[in-house]
Amino acid sequence: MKRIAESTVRRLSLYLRFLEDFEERGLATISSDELAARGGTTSAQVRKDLSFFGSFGKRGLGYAVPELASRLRDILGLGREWHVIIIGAGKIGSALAQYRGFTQRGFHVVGVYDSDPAKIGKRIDGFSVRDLATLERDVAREDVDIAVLTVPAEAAQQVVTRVVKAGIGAVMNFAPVQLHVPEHIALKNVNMAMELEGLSFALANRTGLDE
Amino acid sequence: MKRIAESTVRRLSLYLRFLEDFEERGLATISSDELAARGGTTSAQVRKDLSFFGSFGKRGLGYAVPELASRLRDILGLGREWHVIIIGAGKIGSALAQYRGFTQRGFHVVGVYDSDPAKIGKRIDGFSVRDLATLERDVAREDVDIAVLTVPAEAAQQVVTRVVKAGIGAVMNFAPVQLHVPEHIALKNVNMAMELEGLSFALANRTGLDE
DNA sequence: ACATGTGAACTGCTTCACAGCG
DNA sequence: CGCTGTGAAGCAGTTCACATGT
Repeated sequence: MKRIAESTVRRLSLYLRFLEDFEERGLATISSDELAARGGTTSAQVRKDLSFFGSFGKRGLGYAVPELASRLRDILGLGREWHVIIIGAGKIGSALAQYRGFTQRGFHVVGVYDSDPAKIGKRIDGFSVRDLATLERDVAREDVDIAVLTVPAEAAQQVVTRVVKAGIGAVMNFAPVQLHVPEHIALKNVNMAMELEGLSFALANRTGLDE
Repeated sequence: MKRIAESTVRRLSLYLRFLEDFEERGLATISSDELAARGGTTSAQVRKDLSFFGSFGKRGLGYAVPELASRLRDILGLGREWHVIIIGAGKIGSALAQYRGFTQRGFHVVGVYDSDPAKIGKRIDGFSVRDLATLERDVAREDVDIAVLTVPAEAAQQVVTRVVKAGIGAVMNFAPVQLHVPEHIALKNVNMAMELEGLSFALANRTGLDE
């Protein structure tokens, strides 16, 4: 398959969200124009994004809402349930473990880990916090797809190395450090400080940077 | 001033983090090559990024660490303290209000808001949760720079409209919706679900998308 | 007539390669 | 000589514009 730009994938996520909204409201078809307006992009962009994966529309008409939604779910790999572990049972980790939007979209948290003895064994939203030392053993038999890292910056690289070695192929990193992982591992960074500094830059330079 | 790419600003944030690390360890100079290796980019990229703002290096030598760090702080607008309000005192909002990294980098939380009577008046890490109804009045006299939105998706657009009208120029949106704001407002979206779907896509298509 | 699907043109970010200077 | 600073080249993502299908 051709390489798909990250920006394209983000937009597909967005389109899917709109389509699900339309689906609920019982709308049958939607045009690239309407999707674009809602997502703050252009109709050409919408059509181009979809065209990488096939021809889902009807000329002169638009797209069948439920069908396109279904195709997007397939493309995004949302047809199945993904198993997620959260490493780091601090404030953010705990908030994420309880986050509804996770489960709603097929991301099932199967474990929460920490290395702090004071936290191990504690209950968080139904999960008993596990000892990070058991990571490798657990992963070997539990089939984990995604690891969410909410550990301190100092520990993050070491933890991600273990995670990768354990065979997990996707990582979402909340620690404010740049992680180095092998080419074939999918890595996403969520870096609060960096986002804030982006806003700070915009304010200091009076530049809009609307997304 | 010339328009600066968002990707450039992100990297500047990153460079600054490395420089502060080097600063602590007492290193005097650093080359674009070393910065690049650490940040997963190229030396040419580093030099190009910096060149938009001036010539900070010494040929044959590299960059003076404390000086470059200081210049970057200026560029990123980190020389001053920014006043932040958090709107939405749910799980994420509360976690953010208590987040150390905020204050550490000059982002000072001056208020937490909610519209739920059950939450108003409650204490979160030293803040008494305020009634969202008082937003406009408070902002008028408190000089708020940045609003962080951790409200439900349905409320987000309405809230951001009020925030903008109240005169706040920068918004960080955690709600999983696309917000529409005037051109001159700086807006950043942090969308967990979308990030996860990016990972899901990568897993489903066995594509790396390392950042 | 209307809206999709897509090569072609365009824009802008990244990489190259080298002149310039310590 | 080493490393910066930067025009020029290369490349990737976006936008244009129109042929195509209903």
